Amino acid sequence: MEPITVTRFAPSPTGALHLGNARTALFSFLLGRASGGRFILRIEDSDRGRGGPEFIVSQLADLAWLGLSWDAGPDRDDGRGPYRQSERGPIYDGLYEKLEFEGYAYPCYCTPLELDVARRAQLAASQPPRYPGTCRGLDSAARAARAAEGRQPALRFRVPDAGVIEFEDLVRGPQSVAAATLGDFVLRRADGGPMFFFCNAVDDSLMDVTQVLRGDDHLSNTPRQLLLLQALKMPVPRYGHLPLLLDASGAPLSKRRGSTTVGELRERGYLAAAVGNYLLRLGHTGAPDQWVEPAEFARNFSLDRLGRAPAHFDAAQLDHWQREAVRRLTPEQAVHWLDAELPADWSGQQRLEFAGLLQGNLLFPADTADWLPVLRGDLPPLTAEDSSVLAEAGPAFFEAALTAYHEVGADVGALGRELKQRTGRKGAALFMPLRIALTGRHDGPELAALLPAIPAALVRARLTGAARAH
RNA sequence: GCUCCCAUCGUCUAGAGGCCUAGGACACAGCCCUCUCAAGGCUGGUACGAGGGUUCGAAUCCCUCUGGGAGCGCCA
Repeated sequence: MEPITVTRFAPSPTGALHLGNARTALFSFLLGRASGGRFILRIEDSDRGRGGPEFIVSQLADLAWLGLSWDAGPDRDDGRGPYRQSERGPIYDGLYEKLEFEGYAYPCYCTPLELDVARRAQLAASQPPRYPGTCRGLDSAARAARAAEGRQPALRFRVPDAGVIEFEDLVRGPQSVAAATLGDFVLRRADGGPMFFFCNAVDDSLMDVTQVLRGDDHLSNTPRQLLLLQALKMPVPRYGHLPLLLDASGAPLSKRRGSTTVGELRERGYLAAAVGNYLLRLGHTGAPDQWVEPAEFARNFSLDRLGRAPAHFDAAQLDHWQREAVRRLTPEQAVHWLDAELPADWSGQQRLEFAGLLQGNLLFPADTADWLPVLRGDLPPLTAEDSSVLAEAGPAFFEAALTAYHEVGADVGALGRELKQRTGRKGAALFMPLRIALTGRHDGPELAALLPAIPAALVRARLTGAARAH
């Protein structure tokens, strides 16, 4: 039987979830849970000095908002937890011991200063900055001597001097790296905390993760994790490295640079399904050019349709999917989306009517502010162009419109016929000045739908005003 | 500095030696439809980073260069 696919997303709580990470999370989710496997969430908070719990909360909320749900995570243990690395110390302790006992790891007493000096010297000599191996061959007497100085050792992995590490990357294909280029890396810090290479690899294995999708920046680190897991004789997941996401200027999206975060998009009113449709196509093909429902994402996702080159974030494309998403909102959903922007005193029915009327003309909830005055207040000043349209129509036109409105009311069809008869105007020459006088702008929903939504007193006042001013 | 990864329209990309005078989507421009906007339909411009090979034939394979990115941390 084919073993079940288990994927994971392992954010570190050092900032808000940005688009690049969201994409990695989405793809992992699609490959796992959405395809009948499992998807788990692990918080990589092994560095106590950085980040904070507020970021765990916000990242979880962002993930949930995007529609990604997880089978296990910090809020949902399935027996393989805990799912926060800061709580997994005891698990790591046994592994350190085993590694050291079997000779795969050794204590390193070098100080940060010593390491820094060595690194600079190597760089100056055009050598790659690697751990020089100072503590590699220390005997027990030498170790005791250093310990007696009060030095707290870190634990380093002993990388083989020779050999080649080979693996098949899920998106890049066969990879191979010479062990000699690696250098012994730290497993456990002097303060006892685990290092990324160690806890990340070990946890994936312990949590039965079968496929790891992560950023390109981990590609060169993968051999280390492979070596480590092999030394531990633990199951090794398959790794796939996604190209990084760049911003419009070509710089990598990152937390530090404050690049587009999921939270920001949500606050601006982007719909999760829009972000999903965009992300699904960013560096990935196979989805049709048309809108795809989130429930169909997994069906349209495939590892071998992943691109290898870094992709740029393009707001115009996101907005395209946003427009598609807004169009597909039911009136109830649209009201919910718009809620905070609508007048508090409006009834549910009024909200529904407003949403139904303007949904096609809004890209963000904030755009509501452009339309509220049309339905219930003073119109902003006209543009010169719009104003000249009113002038061209002339006072008589608006007087006729006023009379016609008295007679037929808000029925635009009847109003149009009446006006045509009275003024001889038709088509755009008839409706355009009417629209501008009534709404203060030249675009928007059909007048037939718009006119009944404007209170009669306002309609009369605007037509009167147009007749006077022009 | 060393190692690794990447390279097709402005952007996302199709393309796995002849189907490519390079296709689609977004964006842009024009036209049609329409009271307008949006949607829809049609049309248009814009790309294989450079140079060498291999081959009857290369966007596709190889090499060099260029450009971009990553890694080399007691960060993740």
